[in-house]
Amino acid sequence: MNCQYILQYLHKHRIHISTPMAKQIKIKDIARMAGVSAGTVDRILHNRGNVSASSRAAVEKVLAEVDYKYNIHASAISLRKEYKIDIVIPTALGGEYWGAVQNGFEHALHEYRDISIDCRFHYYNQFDVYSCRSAYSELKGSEPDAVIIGPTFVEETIVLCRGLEEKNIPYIFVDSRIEGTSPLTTYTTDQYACGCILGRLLGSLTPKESGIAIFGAKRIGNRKANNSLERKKGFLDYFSSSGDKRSVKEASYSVLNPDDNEEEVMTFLKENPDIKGIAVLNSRGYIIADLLKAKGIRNIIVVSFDLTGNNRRCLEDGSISALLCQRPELQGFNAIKSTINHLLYKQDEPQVNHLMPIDILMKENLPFYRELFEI
Amino acid sequence: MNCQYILQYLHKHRIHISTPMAKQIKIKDIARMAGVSAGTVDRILHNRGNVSASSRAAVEKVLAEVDYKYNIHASAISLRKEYKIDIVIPTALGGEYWGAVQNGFEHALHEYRDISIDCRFHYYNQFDVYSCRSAYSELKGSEPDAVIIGPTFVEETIVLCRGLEEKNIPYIFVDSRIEGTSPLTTYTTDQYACGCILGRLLGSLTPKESGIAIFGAKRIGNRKANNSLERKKGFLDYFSSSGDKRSVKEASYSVLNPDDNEEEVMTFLKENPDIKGIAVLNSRGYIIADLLKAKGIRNIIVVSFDLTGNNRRCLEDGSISALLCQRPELQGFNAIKSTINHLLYKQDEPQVNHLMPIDILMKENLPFYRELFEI
DNA sequence: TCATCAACTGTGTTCGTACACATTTTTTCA
DNA sequence: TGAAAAAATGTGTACGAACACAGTTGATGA
Repeated sequence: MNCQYILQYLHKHRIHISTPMAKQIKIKDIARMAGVSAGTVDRILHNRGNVSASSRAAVEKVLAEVDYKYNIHASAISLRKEYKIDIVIPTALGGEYWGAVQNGFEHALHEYRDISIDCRFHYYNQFDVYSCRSAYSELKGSEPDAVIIGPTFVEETIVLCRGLEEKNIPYIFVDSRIEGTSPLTTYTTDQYACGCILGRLLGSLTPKESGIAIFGAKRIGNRKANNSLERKKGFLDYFSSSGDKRSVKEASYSVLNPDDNEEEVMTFLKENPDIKGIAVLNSRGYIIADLLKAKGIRNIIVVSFDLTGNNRRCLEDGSISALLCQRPELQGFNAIKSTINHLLYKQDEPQVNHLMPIDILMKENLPFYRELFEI
Repeated sequence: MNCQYILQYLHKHRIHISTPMAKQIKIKDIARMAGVSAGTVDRILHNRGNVSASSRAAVEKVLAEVDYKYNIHASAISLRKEYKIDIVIPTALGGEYWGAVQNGFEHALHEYRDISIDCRFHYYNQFDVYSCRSAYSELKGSEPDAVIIGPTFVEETIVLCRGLEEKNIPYIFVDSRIEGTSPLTTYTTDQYACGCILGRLLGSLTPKESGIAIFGAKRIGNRKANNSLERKKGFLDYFSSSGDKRSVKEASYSVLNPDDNEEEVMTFLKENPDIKGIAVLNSRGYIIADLLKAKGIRNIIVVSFDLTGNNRRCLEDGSISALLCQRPELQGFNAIKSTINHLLYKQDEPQVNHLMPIDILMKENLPFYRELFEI
């Protein structure tokens, strides 16, 4: 843009240009300019048919010239339809990852409280495919205007999406997206990049010669956790592509039965005494951190994911050194916002896949990540 | 909150509760409930006087019970007043720090384009107090409804604020705040904490035994750059309070005459060959990074502030290892948003001083910090 | 007792858009 | 050609809040 040059000049000479108050053009203005009535313009704007080719041409000519943006507020009070949104996500408990996403939903619903939205939440256990199927099947009867999905299981979600597409119901993904579907938009994180960053962090935080380990959660059944796999790939690729050649060991631990971990983890650490850093590839880093604390081990650096209540505590007391976060509130907020933009204002995001910033949290900048919604 | 327990129970048993669609209460409803007319309720809500004690009591009783939130959209279209906002900040060039703040302003003005806002920008040279005085004096004639200030010089700003207070014009600070004033709200960063985090980062990124240096910009005249001082304090305190005892040397460089730096910086580095890390306390880290690159020095880690165009380039090519960022766009956006909330909706932030999150940017998470306004 | 004035209260119009409905124009076909 | 159907178009009202203005009440003093 050579606008930049002009701006520099203006700034240099202290010439101030106030924002162009290009007096909002109204539907009536367009109607007058095109020589038709406001009703006809409205029909064209909303694709409601019953418009002659000549009228359409006249109005579209004017529209092309004047950059009409209709008044969101007037629109909102006129549209008194109640919209129905179904939301299906893993159980959202306060202080955990999905609780933060839920906060984002609720924040958005509050921000847009002047729009009638009937929002139904459906929760499932992300470790239990049957629970997910049951939640998905609840959607069958309801005829929502849009659906927001936090998917975990690939096949089930694809089936759900096919059904929605048949009924022409738009859907949006949060947290992760499923290939082979056509969502309106998605708010996710590049998990591979997360893995790389995690590698970079752990590499920086531990001495060059030390060994490191990655810990994954044990899962019941043979369902794969896509996010963890991507993260692991990024993590390993970081070390193989950077000059930093380390010995990277793998281990696992149990989220559901934390008592089992003590022996197993301690044995693992005794067998690998060079390990000075552990990357926990899901949001349960606190389990490992707490275990190390209980055993009096203080010289092993732990890094993990997501600002959950427990992880926050461990970051504060220093037993976790860094966390990667992916703005769960913002994902929830934006999902609702996009839905409203689509349903009410017929405006879709130019970009379908939105990747969230990956925040690096350490003890020192942690306090400033409290008020995530001051926007 | 023991609500949490109930929620857990509900989730466990898959009981879904849709958001309480507590059917928005309207002014007419309140009027009916209180046995008065809508006009009277309106007078009370806007403190417009001419209300009898009995009416006031009746309405306030109803208001206390029903949690009335007036419809933002209806309010916006009814209020067709044009608001005038003056903004005084350092010259905002694209790709630099204040350019990002300016983007935030413009984004907000677009988001709220259905509200008539006449926004006048006044820029000054942050290295020149006379330029600042001249910009401030421009405000004298204008009678804005609110003023947004990006302050640099303490005394001048205090005088300006006194004048605004006399005229009952609210003002908001972005970037930093001035003690002894009464702004409506402020959007700033804890610069001391920034210093601590910078210390932590540089400490992690360099070998334990190496020396490190902090670089400040040379400034014309004796005006102090408050931000840099705070950052330096935090940086030094981090090293003296953590176990990490290092030799920290201080040096300075010139922003205005970069050619002078070559000899000076190289001499400094030759005299202190143990230095393996440099913290640049302002947003010009790229100057040092580029110099080191030109000299073929690759084993010195550079950390600095703010995602400017030049710093982005250096972060990408690895010559800067980490940047601390303070969400300048968000500051600008929120300043406008708060102003509108205050003027139109008579709603003030419960909290006056807002501290921005401090983002840690490295090469790997840099790509995801592009679309900062997808909210 | 009534005129006067202030204090108070209710009504009606406005904002810009959406949409139902009434009206006009055009097309279709016996 | 004319009646009926279909298509196109204009009009009017609603949304909820803000506010001007007209109307009502009640107190005061002559």
